[in-house]
Amino acid sequence: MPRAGLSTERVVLEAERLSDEGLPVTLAQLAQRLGVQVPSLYKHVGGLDALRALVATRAKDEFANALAAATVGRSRAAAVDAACRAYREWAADHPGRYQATLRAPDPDDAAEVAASARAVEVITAILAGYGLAGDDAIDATRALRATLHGFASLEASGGFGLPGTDRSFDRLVAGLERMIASWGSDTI
Amino acid sequence: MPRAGLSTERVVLEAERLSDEGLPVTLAQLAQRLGVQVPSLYKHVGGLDALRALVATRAKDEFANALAAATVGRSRAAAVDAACRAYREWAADHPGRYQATLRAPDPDDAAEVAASARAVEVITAILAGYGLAGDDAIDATRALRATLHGFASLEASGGFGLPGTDRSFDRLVAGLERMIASWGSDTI
DNA sequence: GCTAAAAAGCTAATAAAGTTAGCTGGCGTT
DNA sequence: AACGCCAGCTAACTTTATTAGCTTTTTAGC
Repeated sequence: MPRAGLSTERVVLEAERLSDEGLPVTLAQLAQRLGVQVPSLYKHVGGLDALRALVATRAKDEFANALAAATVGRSRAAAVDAACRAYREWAADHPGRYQATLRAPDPDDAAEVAASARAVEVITAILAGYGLAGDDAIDATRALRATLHGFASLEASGGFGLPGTDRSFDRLVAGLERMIASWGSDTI
Repeated sequence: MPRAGLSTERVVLEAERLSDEGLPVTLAQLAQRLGVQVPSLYKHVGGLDALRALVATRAKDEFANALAAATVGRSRAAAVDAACRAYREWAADHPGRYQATLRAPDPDDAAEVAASARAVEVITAILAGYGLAGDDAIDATRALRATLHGFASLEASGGFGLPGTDRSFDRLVAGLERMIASWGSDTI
């Protein structure tokens, strides 16, 4: 009989697809989708936990890339604005992977730790133009992260019943940008 | 042989304890802790899903109570401040139940739907003093929920590596309060 | 106080998921 | 063409949820 031609890549990809479709990521589902028996997956992936770690690492990387790409060539308000929009959009478009993004990295997994760090660094970099230092920089990063994560997360879980979320988001981002600007050393 | 003397209450209580300890809530764990065989739990709880629904409903109720209690007799900035502190504290003290709070209610479960609605209403009520109406009220509620959830959630998952989260929280809340006040009809 | 119904807890059995062990046969390399 | 590796398989085991049906305690009613 012919061979399925799997690879770690292919397995992880299908897991990502599954999670973004909102379906539970089980080895059984995965094997069925890949036209293979369950134990065969262990030839490409260490197990369910290892698979989750791979998905998380890749998600963190892609997410950081998306944020970085959205902000190249912009600074201050324009950068914050673009990053916020990119954040919300990526989270909405890839709900499963966004969820994976939130997972605290396994300290023994260097790749995942690095990917986690990078995502935070991108946000820190966006705030560089405000001349924030020390505690101010930390507080601003946390404010930005908390706000974006909170909004994206509530939106994803259907927590906002009514429509008009775009408008609410725009106002929140604008307000946040002003708040952070007021913390900067070079306040106008 | 003597009887264990369980009740729905007792089972749910142990499930809450388990989840707040960060352990996975399984019927097996639960039965072991209660000194009973697994199938016996079905005499008190419909199953794992039903148990989760019970935990969620009670968590939403208790959470709403905590927020309401923290804000009685206060208004505007004092109310927002107290509510934010209560929110963060409750989420930190009851991580498992806070997680349960986020679950979208089963539309067929009237009690859970009611509990969900109440939690949001408490937040809406806190903003009443600002004279917000229509879209402004909706936007402010969303801003408050998103910010608080985002902060509590990132804090719970250890997302903030460094210390000093209290200070970051205080500043964020203060900034948010000013933001919302600026949306009100009776801006100073 | 006795009896009968109700309810609590049990054992046994089934289904789904993850995991491990060990086999086999396809495919690339020499 | 032969060899060896490795992808994928079957078989078997573990854990968890769930259902069925039995037993025994408790409780309600007389």
